[in-house]
Amino acid sequence: MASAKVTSLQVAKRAGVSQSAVSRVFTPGASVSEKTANKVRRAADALGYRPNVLARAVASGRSRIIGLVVAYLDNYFYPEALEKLSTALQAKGYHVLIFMASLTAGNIDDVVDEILDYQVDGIVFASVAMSSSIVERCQGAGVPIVLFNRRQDMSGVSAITSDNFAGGRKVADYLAGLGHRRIGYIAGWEGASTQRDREAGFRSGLKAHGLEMAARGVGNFDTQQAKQAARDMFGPSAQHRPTALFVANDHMAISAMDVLRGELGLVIPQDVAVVGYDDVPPASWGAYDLTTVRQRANLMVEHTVETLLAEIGQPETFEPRQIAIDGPLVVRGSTEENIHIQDN
Amino acid sequence: MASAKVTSLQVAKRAGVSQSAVSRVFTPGASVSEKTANKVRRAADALGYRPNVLARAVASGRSRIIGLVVAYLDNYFYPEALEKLSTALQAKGYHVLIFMASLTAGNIDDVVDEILDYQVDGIVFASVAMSSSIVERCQGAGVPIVLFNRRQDMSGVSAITSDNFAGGRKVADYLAGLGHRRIGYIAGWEGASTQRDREAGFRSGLKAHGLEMAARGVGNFDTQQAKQAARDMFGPSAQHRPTALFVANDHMAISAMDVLRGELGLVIPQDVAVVGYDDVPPASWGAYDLTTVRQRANLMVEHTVETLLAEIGQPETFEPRQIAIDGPLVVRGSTEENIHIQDN
DNA sequence: TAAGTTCTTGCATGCGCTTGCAATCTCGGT
DNA sequence: ACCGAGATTGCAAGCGCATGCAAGAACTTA
Repeated sequence: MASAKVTSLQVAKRAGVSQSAVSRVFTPGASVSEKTANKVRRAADALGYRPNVLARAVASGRSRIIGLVVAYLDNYFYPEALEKLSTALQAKGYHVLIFMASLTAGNIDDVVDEILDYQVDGIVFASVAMSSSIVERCQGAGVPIVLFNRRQDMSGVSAITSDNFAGGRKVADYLAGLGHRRIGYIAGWEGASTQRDREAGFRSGLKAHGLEMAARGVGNFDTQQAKQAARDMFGPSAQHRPTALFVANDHMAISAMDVLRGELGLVIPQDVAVVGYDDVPPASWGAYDLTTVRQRANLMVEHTVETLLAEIGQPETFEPRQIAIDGPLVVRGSTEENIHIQDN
Repeated sequence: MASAKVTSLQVAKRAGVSQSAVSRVFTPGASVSEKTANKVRRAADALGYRPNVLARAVASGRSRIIGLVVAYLDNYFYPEALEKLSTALQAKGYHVLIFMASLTAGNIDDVVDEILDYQVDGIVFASVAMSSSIVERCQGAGVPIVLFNRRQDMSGVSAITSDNFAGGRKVADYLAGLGHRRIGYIAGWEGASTQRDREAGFRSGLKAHGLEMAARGVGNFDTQQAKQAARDMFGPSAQHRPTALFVANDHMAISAMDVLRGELGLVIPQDVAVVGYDDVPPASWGAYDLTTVRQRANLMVEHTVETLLAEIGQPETFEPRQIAIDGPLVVRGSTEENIHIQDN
């Protein structure tokens, strides 16, 4: 059974080889004969030896740690993405060090410093507003970064998002096709590219049908604000209520539905059709059954990992990529009656 | 601006001191005069120096990394806990390395090996079934562990849970007090202490009121299985439907509600009252408004962090703790009409 | 079988930092 | 101005592993 700390040197002694031989046995692609490899492995097993990843990291300069910066986990798209991301990286021999960029814990710049202290091989920024100083810092340290679910008009930074513009457009097409003429929108936080792109796509789609946004509220990706926006737009004092509502993400859409049905007594979809964005799990729950644009977390994660590892592997020839992944409109009961998809 | 890699030696030269002096300046509690500290700090700032955490870790034997093993994130109690845990540890100068113990990624034992490779200072196991071999391995490596939201009848292992027995009992008391006499239960996975304790508490509570469980289904903490259990218990072929249903966690409860209302046309709470467990955010959403027992993630995390750091700090005098945190029954509309809590 | 390759292997050094130890300083008290 | 205790400092030896280099082993080829 493994005792406290077994080092490569002890294994070397037991196997009757040099410490470097042991090191090589545990380094994929290094030059060792089968014979010594076997001797070493036997000794290692007997002693319960496992290489010290940290020592390896400081010696080689590669830590096999990926930093992940997340602002919040209460949009359920992120836990899902995190899970997939971590699993995917694990499969590649990397591991994820988490950094919450909660506003209370100081600003992002400090967080980035902390990350870099860990000599991470790369950083994924999920739903985090970037500043050029951050990018510079990382580039200065030679650490590849990729933005997840956020786009930045900035040269040299890879970003993986869903195709939010196309998604917004699909919603407009769909609602217009359903015959709606007065369509409202509840926006997310303006600082987020997701919000801007979704709205731009949506507007462009409306225009293509000769329509304009009939009403606009701001939810800032916050459920309370979304509720208030819904009240303002559909409450008793509202004029010309829209017959359809597009909300910038599912969580806000769900809050809005609660207001529309619970507080205002409206019936969905007869009185008002509601569409969200993300396709988080609750969107498919029976009580909401929300039509929404799916973000394909799997694909997004795959591309994120691939992009990151590509840059880690070939820093000099790497070309930053901006990938926008198309996602389908998932039609459910919040926009049409008698839709029965066996979705879950 | 910081160039690529600045080492303590460069800072030392610039400041005209020894490398160890630099190290001491960045080591809290070390002996340095104000004067040299200032010189060093000035030089460090000028060069953009920051200590290499990994090198520090291998030299000192303490990594300030905490491993977190999670099986899944799709019970929304866990993202919440993860967020809080990470934030709390960050505040103490620790960081969280995530390991998904998804079944596909090999078994937990392998994951534990990977974690230990990173020389973590401690491990939190969230909702993971432990084996004694794992515990031994960690103890052999001198790495403190604490179980989060899972209890183990095992000496020497700290565990932080909510008081699931008391919680189950509260539910029984409450439903019985409401006048229900036929009460059903949908169980979670038997391997989980949470399930066992909740059910035991529930049964004990029923008994105290001269009642027995009227029906029992098994959901294994899986929403699909929970739905089926609900169908079996309340469907057309069911005899003597219960008038109240306790479900071992909120996610299953929500699925059950979807079946009861959506498929079977029952009205909640008039036809059947439903109670869950966890108080995840969706439980308070308008369309579910689920009565449930709250797990106080904040407190649980606080105790987890405190316990872990205590053991890291004083390994020899540390006494393992098993803490069960009481949580309130949160009464909402799924059990009583006209309940209006301004809960969100 | 000898020369020429390609593999293996050990040596030694270094990654960037911590820390025990002993030498040097600093200062208050007398 | 002198002494001793405590505070500072530099030195040097690691922490556990990776890796360039040169020497030795094994294998080709003619």
